[in-house]
Amino acid sequence: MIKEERQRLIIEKLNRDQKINLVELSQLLHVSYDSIRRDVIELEDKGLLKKVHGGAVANSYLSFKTTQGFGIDNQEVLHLTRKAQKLFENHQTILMDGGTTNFHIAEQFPKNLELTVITNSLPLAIVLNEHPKIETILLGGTYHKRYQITLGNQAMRQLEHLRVDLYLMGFNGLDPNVGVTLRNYEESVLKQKMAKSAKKVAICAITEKIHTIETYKVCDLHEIDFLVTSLKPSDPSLNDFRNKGIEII
Amino acid sequence: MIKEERQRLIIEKLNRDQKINLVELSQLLHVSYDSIRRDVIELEDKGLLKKVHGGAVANSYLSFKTTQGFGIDNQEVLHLTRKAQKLFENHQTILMDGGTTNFHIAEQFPKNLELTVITNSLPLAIVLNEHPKIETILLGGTYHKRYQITLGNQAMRQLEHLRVDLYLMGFNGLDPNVGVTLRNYEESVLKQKMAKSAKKVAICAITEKIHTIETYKVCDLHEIDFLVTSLKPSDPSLNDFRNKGIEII
DNA sequence: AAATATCTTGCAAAAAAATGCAAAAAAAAG
DNA sequence: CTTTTTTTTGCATTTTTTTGCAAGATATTT
Repeated sequence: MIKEERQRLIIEKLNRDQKINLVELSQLLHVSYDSIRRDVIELEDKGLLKKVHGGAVANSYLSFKTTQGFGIDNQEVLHLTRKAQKLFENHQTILMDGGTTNFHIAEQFPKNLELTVITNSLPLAIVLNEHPKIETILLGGTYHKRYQITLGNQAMRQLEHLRVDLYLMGFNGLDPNVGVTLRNYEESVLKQKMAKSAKKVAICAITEKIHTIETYKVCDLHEIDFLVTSLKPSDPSLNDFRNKGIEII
Repeated sequence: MIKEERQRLIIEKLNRDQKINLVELSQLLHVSYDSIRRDVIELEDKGLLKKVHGGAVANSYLSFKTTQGFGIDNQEVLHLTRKAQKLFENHQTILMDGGTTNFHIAEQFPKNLELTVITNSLPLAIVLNEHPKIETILLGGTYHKRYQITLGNQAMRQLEHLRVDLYLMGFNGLDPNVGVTLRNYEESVLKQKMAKSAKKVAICAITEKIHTIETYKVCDLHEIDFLVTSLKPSDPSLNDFRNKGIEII
């Protein structure tokens, strides 16, 4: 059996079962554990799945449900994205950028929610295919293959003509003193512009990202209006944010 | 058994099984392993399959995620999209809109081709992920969920800033008297603008579309520079097109 | 904290690929 | 019809890729 065939079978099983176990697979396909392990690493490099301890789960872009049942912190993401739904009301115009959190939020939109969503993320646009009442507008620009988003001047220029009700900002780091930070420079510039195009700005933070600082600063905390977190709004570690006028959700 | 017959059988088996094994094939066809291996190399050069260690797989074997519903089922389309490759040279900027034909052409780009591709089609952008030397620029605008393209004023405006070497135009109908026609009005308007942004315009027509007329007119024949067809350039049914100065490929 | 399961790393054997070469077959030329 | 040229084929050798194993490291569970 050739490697590619094996890898295809792995992906197929993954799509069926939502998760796979390496030991089980090696028995099923009659090859060593190591071969399967190496296949899974290759498939992860291609972005077709996500490797976890003991097995692999579907890449988050494909399906949300797939990540359940494995003990990573997806429970928190699920909780967070459910909570985030409170931000939206019918007939609003929402700006959403790339990132897995925004992807999951969009995926969980109620089917009867009527929104206009403006985004620079291709996976986001594609997942909104499933939501007939949502109108999607895509920002044009240079396409970033890994992040699957558009960037650059053309996206910036297009933003100048827009004024949205809410911007749901993806980010890497959040710190009470430094503000919102990011790992990628080009993206950070675009996000600054996005924030200025919006009446309100919301961020959705898993606990891991709070009190983390990354290289490029996007904005100060006073530009943020809502913070969605899985912590209780009264949690003392959120004092710094509440004091700056951010509404905790 | 002559080489051509063998290669035909290889392709047939590949279409059946999606994958082939070289050793197995050499036994099946009663020729040496080396002959099969050389056949497969030739077929890969022609872009008809992808060679992998131990065998070969169909071109879209593991990228099926992006090619869903786009599989080439038609020998003529395959022939046509291969022929269309002649249109491209390194370092050109190409404008390509949506549609399956353009998708297949992009899919078959040689991996070492250096292009800038501007498109309003999301599947096209995604398939170009696999081509590291191609820079992709996406046109923004209202996202059409069924066609998976962007449309509207924002796309139009973005085009005003662009001037490309070649526009590869998708279409529904082509007629010597009426010109190029389309089924969708909004798209037809955008295509008109696209044609004006390009130095040259090419269309790629399966025989079925020739002498067909649809509802909305895109442009006259004199705006078209190249016509890619599976017919021989000398075919008399193409006289009308050649007479209008269109180069038949 | 111990026990169990999984992961990583380096290595050697096996499988397959690439390369160069010469014989055979086919095509072209005389 | 024969000779020359070209193409195709199979084989032997070298190189690369893949594979499975074992030992030590890391993570997870009890």
